Amino acid sequence: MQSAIELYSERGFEQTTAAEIAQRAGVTERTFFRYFADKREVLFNGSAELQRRVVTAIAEAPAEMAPLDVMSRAMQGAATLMQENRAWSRQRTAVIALNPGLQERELLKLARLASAAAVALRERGVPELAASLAAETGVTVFKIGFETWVGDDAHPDFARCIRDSLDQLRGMTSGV
Amino acid sequence: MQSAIELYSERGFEQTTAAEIAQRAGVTERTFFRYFADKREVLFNGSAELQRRVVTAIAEAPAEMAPLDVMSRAMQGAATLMQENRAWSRQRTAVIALNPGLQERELLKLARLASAAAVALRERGVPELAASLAAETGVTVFKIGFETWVGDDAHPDFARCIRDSLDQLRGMTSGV
DNA sequence: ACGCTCATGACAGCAACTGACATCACGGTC
DNA sequence: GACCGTGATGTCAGTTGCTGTCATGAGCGT
Repeated sequence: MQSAIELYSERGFEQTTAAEIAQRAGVTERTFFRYFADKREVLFNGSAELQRRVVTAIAEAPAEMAPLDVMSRAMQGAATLMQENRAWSRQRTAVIALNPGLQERELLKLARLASAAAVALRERGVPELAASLAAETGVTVFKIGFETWVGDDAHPDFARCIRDSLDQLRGMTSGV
Repeated sequence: MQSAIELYSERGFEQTTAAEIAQRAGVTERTFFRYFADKREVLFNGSAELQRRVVTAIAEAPAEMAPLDVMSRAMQGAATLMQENRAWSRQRTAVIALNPGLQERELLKLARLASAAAVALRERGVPELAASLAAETGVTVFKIGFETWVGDDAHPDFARCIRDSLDQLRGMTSGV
């Protein structure tokens, strides 16, 4: 992972071959592909862990809490996890921003996160459509909160960015 | 496009080679790649047109309309466009559902649609954050509306599915 | 008849993966 | 201490997606 992100940052994702990453890490190309399904996956290793935490956070939320509040809470939990590695987040974001293929992968991970969250909500008794909507909305708010957090030094608190984002959305939807 | 979706449906996306698609269409593999950037893109040819229509719909909406209503209107316009080809939508959806790579591409197209919509909203004077949120939310509502429309014969009106989805979301966010 | 342009074909080549087999270090067992 | 199973790694060959380059040829205007 270290070798990969270094090379991606130095010369770009497409200009980096799997063989080069492997070589820098001191292994074979074949070994590289035994650990990562493809070249892109190196940057998305943490997402499984993230998803696990979000799902358990949803499951453990107080029973009477409204779906969207549950989502907000879970997303803020995930945020505090990433809070420490802001530098890594920035480097990773910069690399991804330059390559459509990586953006695709990121979107897929977020979509999977949303659908896992929807399942977790349904298991709390939230009806189908409401669960999907709350999950998708929660992830949207997470995404936009992430952008402001990672892009602007003036917003150092990721969880707060998420809350602000949701508040803004509430303001927009309540009108009419 | 015809040859491609046939083969993808018959034997699956990964089991279909570019050469086979080209052969069935009566051309060379090389010319296939001159028309489509990659194997996946064959299924996403209409998205540029869709995006164009959404953007102009946003631009032409009445000036005093609230951002989220503008999005709802634009998305419903897109919906009536697709309304006629429900069979095609179903076949396409079935193929995509079976392949993560195709899902990635679909998500990318939707993300691009959202960001184009956000730009169009900003040009109406909607502030940055509100524009992004409204755009993302609009696309989310479109996506979920699409799922219920394409998946259930009981909901034949795509535009109505979108309205219902947004109404439901409004109900969720307004509470507290 | 000439030349221009544009679509296509032909061909070579790179790089992302994959499957099959060999090697080899390690830990436990007799 | 020899033996063996297991799991990680290396090696190699092969398929496929995709690209650059040049040749061919059809249509079209002059």
